[in-house]
Amino acid sequence: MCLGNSNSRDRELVVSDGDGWISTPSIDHDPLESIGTVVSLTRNRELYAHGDPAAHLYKMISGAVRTCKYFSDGRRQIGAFYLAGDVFGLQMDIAHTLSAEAINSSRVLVIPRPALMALAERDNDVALRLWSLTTRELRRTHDHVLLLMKTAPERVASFLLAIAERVGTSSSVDLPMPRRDIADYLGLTMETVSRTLSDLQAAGTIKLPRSQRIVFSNRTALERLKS
Amino acid sequence: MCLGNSNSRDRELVVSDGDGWISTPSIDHDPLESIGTVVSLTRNRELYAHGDPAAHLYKMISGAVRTCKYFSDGRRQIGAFYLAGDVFGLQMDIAHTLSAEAINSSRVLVIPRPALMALAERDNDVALRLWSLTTRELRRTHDHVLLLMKTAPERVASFLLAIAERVGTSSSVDLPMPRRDIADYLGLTMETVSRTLSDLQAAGTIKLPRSQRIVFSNRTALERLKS
DNA sequence: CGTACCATTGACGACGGTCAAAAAACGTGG
DNA sequence: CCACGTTTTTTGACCGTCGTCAATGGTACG
Repeated sequence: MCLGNSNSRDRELVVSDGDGWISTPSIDHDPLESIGTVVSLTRNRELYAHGDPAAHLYKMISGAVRTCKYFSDGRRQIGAFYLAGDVFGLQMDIAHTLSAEAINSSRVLVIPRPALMALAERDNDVALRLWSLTTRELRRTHDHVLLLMKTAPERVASFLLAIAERVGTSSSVDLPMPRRDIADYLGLTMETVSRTLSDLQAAGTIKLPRSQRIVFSNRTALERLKS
Repeated sequence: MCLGNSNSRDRELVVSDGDGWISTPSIDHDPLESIGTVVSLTRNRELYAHGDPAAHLYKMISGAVRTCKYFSDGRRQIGAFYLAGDVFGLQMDIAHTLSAEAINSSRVLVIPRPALMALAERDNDVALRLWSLTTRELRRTHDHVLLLMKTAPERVASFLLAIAERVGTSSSVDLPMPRRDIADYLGLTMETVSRTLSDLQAAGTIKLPRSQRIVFSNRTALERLKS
């Protein structure tokens, strides 16, 4: 199901949303944002499940969402993390191949696919923009593939730097997701991720004041580890 | 560089090509094919290198191409295999993130990006089709990510079935690529791939009359292995 | 303050990598 | 068509990385 039990308080017209997430309301105002609805999600709330009809496109306003696939034996693979500003649900499949869940309290702009497609057929810029968004997604997924062939320390180092580039600074980052999510994204176990972070701390490469907070005390060493 | 030392004999206008590769020259004739040039590639010939400007889109006519990335320590990751009919080079990046090489003698339709973009801006159907092609690529790359978190036997089994779906029959397949390429695609070593295939043969799941030919003697067991 | 949940650490084992050699397959020229 | 050299594939022995299982420690929240 999709957004089934979200009550009316969770939904509001995007135009009535006033906390400044609209990127550039001026000249090149994003047409995607004129046909969507804002939805609030609580931690671990499922946005859509594997197999659901792909009826919407999503744009993150705040918080974090993971897409993932559960295997019969309980293993889970995380396909991607989406943070403020990211657009997802771009696959034109009939049904979603992964499910999407909120990692923590999040707000998402939900854009109905039919309205979007109608817009794309009228407005060539929209069609090209959808293509552009999809190629960005493709590039990230390619990077994910490259990540998965590396060693554990390389994966962790690459991940920290990549996440820092999106939500952190050059000297630190607050990880929006727990260890388990990082592990399932990197194709490792929670224990290996934890051990690797401890090793990096012991080597003086990072500091871990809190488990979610990473301080880069030797960024060069991290970059080198990336391989 | 890109197709640098291919001589004029290697290039010919697509309209002059007469061996019937044009998919449907009738009602919905693919507009992509009206602005391209056919190029012949020999084994291991590089089509474009990592970092080259992404100036073209490519459509496989015959043969097989791999996209890959070389790491400083000699490791190599293969991003995808492209076989007859496949379109690649869809990333809208300034530069290619992977290189592309012919696995064996191949013929490729080369479509200049500027002409393509001009067409996409005029013809909305073309823009939407490019999007559709990109989402297909995205789906395959997602599947690749899922593949890379499995165990070695699972990866090999999944690979065999996936390739058979594209170029083989339900009972056999002739692998267009050597073991080394399969290994670098699956994130394993050549030895592990070879050993796994030998194990599958010993278990009666497959037969290997020649190293490139796989006969599925127990397809059910293979499907089950896929996990 | 107690109770979950999450993260860390330890001990151990298995899967897959590495190094090395043998065997097959392939291509080339006599 | 066969002999030869090269490349690819297979097989073997051994080792390291990472997964598994289990216990402990930390943190958030009621």
